[in-house]
Amino acid sequence: MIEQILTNCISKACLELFGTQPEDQQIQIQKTKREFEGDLTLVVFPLVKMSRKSPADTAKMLGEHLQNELTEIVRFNVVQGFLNLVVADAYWVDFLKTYANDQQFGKLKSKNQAPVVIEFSSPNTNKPLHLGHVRNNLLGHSVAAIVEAAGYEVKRVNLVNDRGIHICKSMLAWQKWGHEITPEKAGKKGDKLVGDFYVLFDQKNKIEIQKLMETGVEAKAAEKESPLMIEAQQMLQKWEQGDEEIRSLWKRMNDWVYSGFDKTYARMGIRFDKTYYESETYLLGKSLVEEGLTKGVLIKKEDGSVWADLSDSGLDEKLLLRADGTSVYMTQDLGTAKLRYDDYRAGKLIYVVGNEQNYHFDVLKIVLKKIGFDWADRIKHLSYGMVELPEGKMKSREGTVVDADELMEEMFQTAKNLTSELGKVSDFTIEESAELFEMVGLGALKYFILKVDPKKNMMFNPEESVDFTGNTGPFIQYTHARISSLLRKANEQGITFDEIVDFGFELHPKEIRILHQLHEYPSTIALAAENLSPAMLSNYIYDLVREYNQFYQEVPIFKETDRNKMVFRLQLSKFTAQVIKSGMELLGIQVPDRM
RNA sequence: GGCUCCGUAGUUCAACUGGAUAGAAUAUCUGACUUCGGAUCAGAGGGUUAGGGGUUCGAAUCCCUUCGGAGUCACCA
Repeated sequence: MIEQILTNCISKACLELFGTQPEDQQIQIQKTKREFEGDLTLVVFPLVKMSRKSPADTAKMLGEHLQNELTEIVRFNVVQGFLNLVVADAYWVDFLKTYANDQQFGKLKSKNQAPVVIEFSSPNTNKPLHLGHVRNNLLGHSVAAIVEAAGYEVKRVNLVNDRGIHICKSMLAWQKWGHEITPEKAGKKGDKLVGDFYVLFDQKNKIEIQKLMETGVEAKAAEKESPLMIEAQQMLQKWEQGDEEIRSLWKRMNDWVYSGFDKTYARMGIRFDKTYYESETYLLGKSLVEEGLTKGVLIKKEDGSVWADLSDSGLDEKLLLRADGTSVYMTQDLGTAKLRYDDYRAGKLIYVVGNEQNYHFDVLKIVLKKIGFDWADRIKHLSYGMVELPEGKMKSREGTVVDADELMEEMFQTAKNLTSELGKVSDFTIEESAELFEMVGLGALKYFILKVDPKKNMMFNPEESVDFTGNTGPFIQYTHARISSLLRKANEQGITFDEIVDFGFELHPKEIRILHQLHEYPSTIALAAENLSPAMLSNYIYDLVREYNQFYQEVPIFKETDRNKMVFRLQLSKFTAQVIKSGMELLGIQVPDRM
């Protein structure tokens, strides 16, 4: 591409003109700012040391050299230390000719490397998925697609936390007050039903704690000693011992939850290549800890608990096995990491997990290395920020949790209401309409969440999320629908635009801007993959769409009397639509042909 | 309290990882061919990038410091 051509040429020019060859990093090429003439800009400051001339003179010399050497560069101007280069129309036209009909445009060549394993979602089986999981799921799904587009083999895996005290709480509450109810009898999704019992446990338990405290027991002690809590712990022990009754109830209730999750995942449009269950991996973790003990890299204390001493890494000691021999979260994660690595021999292990677990992942890597696994370096924690609501943090106990299913349904309804109001698709069948509302509603939700840099905390304002104007998913979908409409019309009128025609005319500035933006699609995918950031891709698509809409507004297509120009513009539009669709697909968002 | 992260228009987000006069959207105000689809486009106002100091040709970005916020430091996950 043009950037590479320029870099090579500038490098040679420096050698010829100034006698030194610069590092590639010193050659900084960026998009020219809107207010100046040009397409690409070279920042010359890093080169003035070797040129021993003023920035302006350096820029001028390089500009003249480039203009003489490269047919792609037709003009240049110098503003302060910036060399603005005007790229020849022929280059852009050639670019369009080469790629406009390439369905794979943007996708990078296969790297032929070890697969990238990406874990996301990782739910607990005691309650339904909420807004926090939504960000996780959307991020994981999109990052996987982006990394795949960048040429890697990707494996999507889920890790279900299906064992532990929290599940026992739901089970116990169901046993006591459930009256043998099932999701079918209750007419409820399984994950919701189980979640209800989790809440019920908490309510009943609170009452008991209150009573204990009234008899003079300290709050902390009361929380541990409440009869319900003790009963739940006993249940957990029975579970670990393999008690048949408990295991079968556990399996039954977990299955309810899974069928609920499946529905949520399906509507969200996400899938996994493999699902790991902690109940199946925690024993492996234990054996890894044993291994560490024999190697002498872990320590056993007098009470029998096992610890990792991380003081040489500047951290504290970390518990790996309880005194009673049962495992903790870290133990299980050691096991799953090993299992996963062995399953795929992964070149990279990505974990999509909230930033509240940053410390956990630091420790995980260090402990794995201590035990002797060099591949611990391949672990990459995609640490994303929390989703906050206008009224503050989501708290399950205060009922401010935004439920994933309800949220999706609300978005569907909003799309339905708005679309009906506009009345543009009143000829759609019921099925077609439903499909469209789903596309638009979920598109709005997904884009709203993915456009924010994953690392940052984000604000989820329900009122703003249902706004479909501006920098939103529906805005992008609308542009796609509009282009589709244009192309339909061309077809109806029998205008063919797949043929390469004679481009012997000057390009409109708006056309160049669109072509320039399209030109950057492959490098944007590479950048987004490197940074594990769907936000970078989102912003790219948004910019593309804005450029197109400006073009659309200013430049006539069917009214154009020059047939060649008209055909060119149709082809440009088609190419734009294709990149919009391709990019949105990497975000997990579909685009309609009409809306 | 220790450690980590964050602080950008009223609000929600950008700024290609140190480059030009910090950009969008939203909200507010104004305008657009009786429309190739107005879920669009154009324009206006809105900023001491939390405050202060430093590093250099150049800082929202790097360093120090103060203030403010979040997370974490469990024999929870």
